[in-house]
Amino acid sequence: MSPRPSLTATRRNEILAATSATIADRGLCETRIADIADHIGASPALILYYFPSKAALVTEALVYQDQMFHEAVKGELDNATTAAAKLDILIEASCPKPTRANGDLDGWVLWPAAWEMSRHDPTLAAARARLDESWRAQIASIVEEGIAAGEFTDVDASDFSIQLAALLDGLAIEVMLRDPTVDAARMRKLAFDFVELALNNRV
Amino acid sequence: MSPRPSLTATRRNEILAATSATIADRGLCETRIADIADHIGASPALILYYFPSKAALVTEALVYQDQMFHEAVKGELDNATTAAAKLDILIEASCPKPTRANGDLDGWVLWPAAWEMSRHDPTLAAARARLDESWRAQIASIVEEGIAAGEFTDVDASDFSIQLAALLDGLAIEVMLRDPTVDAARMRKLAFDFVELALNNRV
DNA sequence: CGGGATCCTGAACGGCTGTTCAGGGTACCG
DNA sequence: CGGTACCCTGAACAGCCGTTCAGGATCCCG
Repeated sequence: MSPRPSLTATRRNEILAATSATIADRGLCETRIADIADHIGASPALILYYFPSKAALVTEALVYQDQMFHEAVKGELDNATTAAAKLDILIEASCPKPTRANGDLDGWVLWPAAWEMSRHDPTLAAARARLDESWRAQIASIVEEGIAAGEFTDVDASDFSIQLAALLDGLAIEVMLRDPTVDAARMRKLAFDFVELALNNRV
Repeated sequence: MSPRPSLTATRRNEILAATSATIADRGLCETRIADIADHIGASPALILYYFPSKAALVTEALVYQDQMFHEAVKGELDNATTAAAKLDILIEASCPKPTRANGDLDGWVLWPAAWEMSRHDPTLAAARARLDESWRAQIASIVEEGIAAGEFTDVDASDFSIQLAALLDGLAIEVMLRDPTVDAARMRKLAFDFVELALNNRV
């Protein structure tokens, strides 16, 4: 993927993080390659040196953000014993933390950009679909585990995973846009309410 | 809002429809004012004659699309007698119809654009928040009607309306992006499943 | 018919953009 | 120490964009 097979994965990640941050505070359409370069104090040519085009940059930034997200929850997830606990961790991680005021939104902010660009960039569309499918599969797998263990009602895990993923997306949009009606706390509550209703756990 | 108070609301609407259509098939960032003008066979200057800026154009296009949506369901809604029937109509209308292959997506396509731009355009942000709040209020009002009539379980109508609206948004994203796992039919099923689960109607 | 309001355009400007490319540091290795 | 591979940049190009504005059509009404 990278023009050079070298050890400068560090630099790549730096650029990808800068891409997220820049899109987060300037917006997708207003983000110029020069802005991203400024963010890490480099020349615009550097960005094009590592990535063939602007679209590829956004695609890889999304994948990178997703990796960061999953690495962040992996530790917690491994310590969880019940399926219910694991599901709680995923939902909790999906809600932007009020503690890290803006930094936490950077992860979410790329998604509307991806939704917008996916319609015309097949590579990005494929990456997005893959990420989403894998996210739902992770949810479904935990649910099946919980059903097998007798923790959850016997629902269709695939159906449930799509519903939960969609619900979280929809709620996160409102939180991200600072909708007066839906803040992070309410997002958390409503997501948990849905899980409890659907899986009848913790009853 | 319009620079001239004249009867050319027709022309305005034509421009707003062209804006939706152009963003739908070129993407938000790649949509130039000249593209919108081309779409109705006019000069770029015409667009700026009716709208002060590009951001205002997107804002009003979103509001226009929303009006079209509500006008389209209003007739059906008035004929419905039960709250359950009304809710079904709203959900059904939210699912893109396979019959009108692409035209029906134009309505949805503006939302990711709005989510993306809202973060930096206060006017658009306010319009979006108002539209969403009003959409949820419409749902909540029907639910309260259904509860009062004994059709539905006694849930918190506000909570439910946020959940359903978020679920529909999340599902619609997948359908719009032609996700292989979630098509319009599955969106419909999963939305109805949720309503049935939460409100325990039709049992 | 005449004049004013309304609707629309052509042309131009000033500025900014993605992308390219030739080349210069710099570190490592033989 | 010399060279080679890697990392990065400055400068420039070529083109396109939003916006403005003066003015031409067209319509309506007195």
